[in-house]
Amino acid sequence: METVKEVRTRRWEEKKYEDGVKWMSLEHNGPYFPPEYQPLPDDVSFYYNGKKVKLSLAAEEVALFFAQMLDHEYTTKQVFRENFFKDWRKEMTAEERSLIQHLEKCDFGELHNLHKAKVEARKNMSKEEKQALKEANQKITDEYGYCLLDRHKERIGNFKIEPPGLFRGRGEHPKQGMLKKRVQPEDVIINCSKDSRIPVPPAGHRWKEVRHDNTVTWLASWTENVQGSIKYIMLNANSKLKGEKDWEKYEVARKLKSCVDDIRDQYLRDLKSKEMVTRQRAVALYFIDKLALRAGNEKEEGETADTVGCCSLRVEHITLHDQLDGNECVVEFDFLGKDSIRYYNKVPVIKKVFKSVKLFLENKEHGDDLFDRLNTSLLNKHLSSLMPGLTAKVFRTYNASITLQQQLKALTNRKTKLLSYNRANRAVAILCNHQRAPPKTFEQSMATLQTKIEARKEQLALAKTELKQAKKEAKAKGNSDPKLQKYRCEEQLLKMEVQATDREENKQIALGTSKLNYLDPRISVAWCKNMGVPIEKIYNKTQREKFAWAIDMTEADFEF
DNA sequence: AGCCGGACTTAGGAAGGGCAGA
DNA sequence: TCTGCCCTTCCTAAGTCCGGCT
Repeated sequence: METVKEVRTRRWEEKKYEDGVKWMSLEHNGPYFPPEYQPLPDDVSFYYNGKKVKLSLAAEEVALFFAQMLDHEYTTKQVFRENFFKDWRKEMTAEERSLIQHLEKCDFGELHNLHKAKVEARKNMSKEEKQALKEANQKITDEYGYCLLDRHKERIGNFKIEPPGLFRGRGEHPKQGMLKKRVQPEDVIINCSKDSRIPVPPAGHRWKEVRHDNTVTWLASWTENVQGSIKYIMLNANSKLKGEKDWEKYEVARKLKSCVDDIRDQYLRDLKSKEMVTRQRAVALYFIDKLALRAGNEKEEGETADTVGCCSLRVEHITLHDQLDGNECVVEFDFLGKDSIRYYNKVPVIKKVFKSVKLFLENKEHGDDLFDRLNTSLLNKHLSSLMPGLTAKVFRTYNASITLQQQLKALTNRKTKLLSYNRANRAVAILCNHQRAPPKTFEQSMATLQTKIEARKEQLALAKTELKQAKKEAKAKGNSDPKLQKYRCEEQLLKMEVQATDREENKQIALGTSKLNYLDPRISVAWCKNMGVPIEKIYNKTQREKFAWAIDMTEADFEF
């Protein structure tokens, strides 16, 4: 007799296809294209050098992109302005180009105001208008938001073609401000099964190509003009395909758990190697494992912001301290990582690592690679020889998940379970350096909460006095129950205090990323079961859908 | 061996929406 | 009923890693 658990698990486990085949049938309606550009009304003009200029449609559209962003800081950045102006001029007619030579002489004021008015109008829409808009959007979702994969209806993640606009990179991106062009059906490749209803291109257009490749999961793709990279239309995270992949990822990380001790022994031994490559590999692995650094692929200079990961660290990103704050052998890291988020950390390391790094830095200067013999492909080749499926990023997943599990065991306080959970989650977010900009209204909303807490404290004091009073007059005839009132008051006070602590500790930490991408959901599901916490308390609707596989199959005894 | 295109995951910020308190 | 706040959803950029090619 098989258990419910086994049946549920098998449902997710059944792997129909081998050797890279992802589906047998795929049918969809193609991507949704953004609406065509609507020309400016006659009473809104662009001015050049103080004179009204009626722009061609193409130039006008791009001008509006810039005007819309005028409130944003990056329209003041030199690189952004230059890139924009250069690309804008390409969209102009010859006459426009010869007239409009300097961005400083351009007056986008009326276009900017028009945009602001539109935003305002949208905000002030009546209930009926909002409802109508919502219904129209729903219709679009109904038509384009779903596909049929192996006869199951699945949600598509991003079914809309990205609208044109000005490219906004993160950090000091050399291409910021460049024009991201409007995507035409003629740019789009459709992927679906041969025997399916082929999506119909918008009237008067045709697709670039229709192909039937069942070894990939995307439904449509196009090449974006700024970076020349391919963009894809893919399934939603709650789809079976994505869920299975996610599960697989955590299974690989669990496998690492079973052999991580050996791997650690090995790279500690490798620290003594006379081979420079081996020694650099060992140090890199030490950092990746201990600090959850990303692999750090090399990037093309001048094409993207200057950011690094482990293998691409340079001399200027680390400082060695023989002694620092009472610790020996401290490595100070200071670099911009993914999304130009700063990684700053002072880490005491073992002597061998410290001495090795010192050696690697010898005769190098600012701009040189710390690991000059190493790259991610070499590193990953080594890792995959230690364990099938092992790559650098598995360490991040493994260390994140194991940390959550350990922290949950260590921290869980029966009285403030959710705070404990968030603290465990936070420990992981800190490990992975998942930061966010402090919310703009942080200080103020913190103060508001504090005021409420004070008020509640007073109320509690009052309730306590009343309770004493009531006890004295043994036969209380009041219609309210003072005991209950005091109890409620205490509850609410505790809740608010916990909230305040949680919020303060969360000021610059983003919990979502690790929750969504690094923490094996089965750890959380099991914890909820053990603690009697409803799963809704830690996963919202979207998250529950994404982690349906884990919620379905996990029992209280799950161990990562 | 190194390079590059391709496919997929991971990431933070902006926009949207719903709800509690004024 | 309005307003401000917080959470969710949307958006798309920026990573990782693989495999095929030269």
